Amino acid sequence: MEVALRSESGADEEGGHKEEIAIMSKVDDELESARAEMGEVRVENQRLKMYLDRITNEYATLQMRFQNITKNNYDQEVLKESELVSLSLGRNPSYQNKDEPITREINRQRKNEETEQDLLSLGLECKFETSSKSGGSTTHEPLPNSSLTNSSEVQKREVVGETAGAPKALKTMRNTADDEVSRQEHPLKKVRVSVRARIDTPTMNDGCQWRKYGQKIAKGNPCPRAYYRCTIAPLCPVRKQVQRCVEEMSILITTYEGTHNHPLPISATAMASTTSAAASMLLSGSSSSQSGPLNIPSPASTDLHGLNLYLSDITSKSKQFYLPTNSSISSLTSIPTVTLDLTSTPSSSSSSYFNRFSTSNYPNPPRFSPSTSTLNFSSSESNAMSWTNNFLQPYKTISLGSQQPSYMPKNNPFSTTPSQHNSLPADTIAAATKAITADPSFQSALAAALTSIIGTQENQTSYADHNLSQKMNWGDLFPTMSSALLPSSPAKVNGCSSSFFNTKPATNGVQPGNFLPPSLPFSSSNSASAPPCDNEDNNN
DNA sequence: CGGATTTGACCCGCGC
DNA sequence: GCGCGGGTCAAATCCG
Repeated sequence: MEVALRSESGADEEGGHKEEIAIMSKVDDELESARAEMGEVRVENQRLKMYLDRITNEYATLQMRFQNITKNNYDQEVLKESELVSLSLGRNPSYQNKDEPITREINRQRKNEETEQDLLSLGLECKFETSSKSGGSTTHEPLPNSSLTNSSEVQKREVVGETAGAPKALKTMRNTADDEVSRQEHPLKKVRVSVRARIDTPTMNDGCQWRKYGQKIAKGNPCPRAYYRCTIAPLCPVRKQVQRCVEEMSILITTYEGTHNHPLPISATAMASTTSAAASMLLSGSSSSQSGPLNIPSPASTDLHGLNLYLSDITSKSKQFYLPTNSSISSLTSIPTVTLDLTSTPSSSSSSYFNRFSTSNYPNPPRFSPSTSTLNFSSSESNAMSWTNNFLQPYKTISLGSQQPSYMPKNNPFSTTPSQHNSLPADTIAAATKAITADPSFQSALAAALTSIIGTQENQTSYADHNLSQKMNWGDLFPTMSSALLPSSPAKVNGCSSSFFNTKPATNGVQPGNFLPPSLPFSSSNSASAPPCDNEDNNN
């Protein structure tokens, strides 16, 4: 007070200085605290970096392990040149030229290339042996990158053949397309995979982008059958048919046909891998049917811990009774069809893994057709829905979290119905896939069952044992693998998938497990020198 | 307005 | 050869 009265003017200046000093010191304090804060943040940042490095290293390690394993499968697949049919996932089919000598190193390099290119092609790739193995062009796959800039109609026509410069086909020539070519030249190598699932929505959300191009009332079923074409890539020959089951309207039957020749959205790989696995099973048996009867008992049934597996002789000309309408695809009865039954059924699946060749265990005996194969993913105690509960969540993390926006359908028909994303269809597929990929019991059981069904008398035990041992490895790997592979590296997923899906059924051997990375342990690791199914060869 | 769907017509294979 | 049935096309229509 007094000081202030002494000199007003001086007091002002002095006070100003004091204020300034106070402010300065305050700023200093703030600066100091800010620095301290920055220091903490830096430390935190360092710590996070360390975490990141550690995670990256772990990821790299896991990736290496995974690639080592898949490489083995890939190598063996490449060496099996006598195969007629292969299935590919996550791999550009054009890589399947088998003429060039392939060393492990090359394979590794290729694998890396594929990974880098983020290729994810998946499908039921059919290879035919009509010509010599040379040429490697026995696939009818159009080159993925060809003519992508043409008009859609032209592209449709040019799908017709491998002749890239093929003129526009006339309307009458439309069936010279991939379908017809393969149908006429390789009638037995075209495979359809039919999926039965309880779905409320019009279509099944399988992650792919489809365009409806037709609808028909098929005989015997008042429900119209819708025809869809894959539109992710203009040249993709994959088609699917969707039809309600006449016996039970809640069941939707989706039949897939053809091979995707383009990258797939991750979310679509679940369905594709499932169907591929199923088709591979069929093909693994059908490849021997060209010149003789299948080893597969007709019909054969296996109950795998709820996985009811039906295999049958596709050479049968009888109508297909499995599908709700006896003739739903009767015009093409020569096309082998494998059915994945994801519906819950009053399955009699017992605790036994192998009710082998038992016809009494058919959930739907009257519907079974000798010309079809059925994979029943229903369970006695838990139907597909409960599978969903068990397996979908991790799957969703996988498929959706790593989804590539660029691949996602802009007008996904499945997305038009809000409930579909949460509905069970995709879940069901995912559940089926996941179940296969996750459950060691399935893996070992399926491996053993398939081995036995196909008639592998020789090496059967060792094969199963081997798979079992691999299962253990996968079981160890998978939990971390799945997370490591996911969101940050879809390419890795693709790359990893490739070797699995490219693993052809060895010498007609049964290796469907290879199609479901990274979980199915049924690898092709069975040495080429000891094919699991010699009987098949004998039939050929 | 562009893309997707609808729907009648057409083509083709198969059985008789 | 004819009819049937599945599959596809493509113009018309719908829809966001």
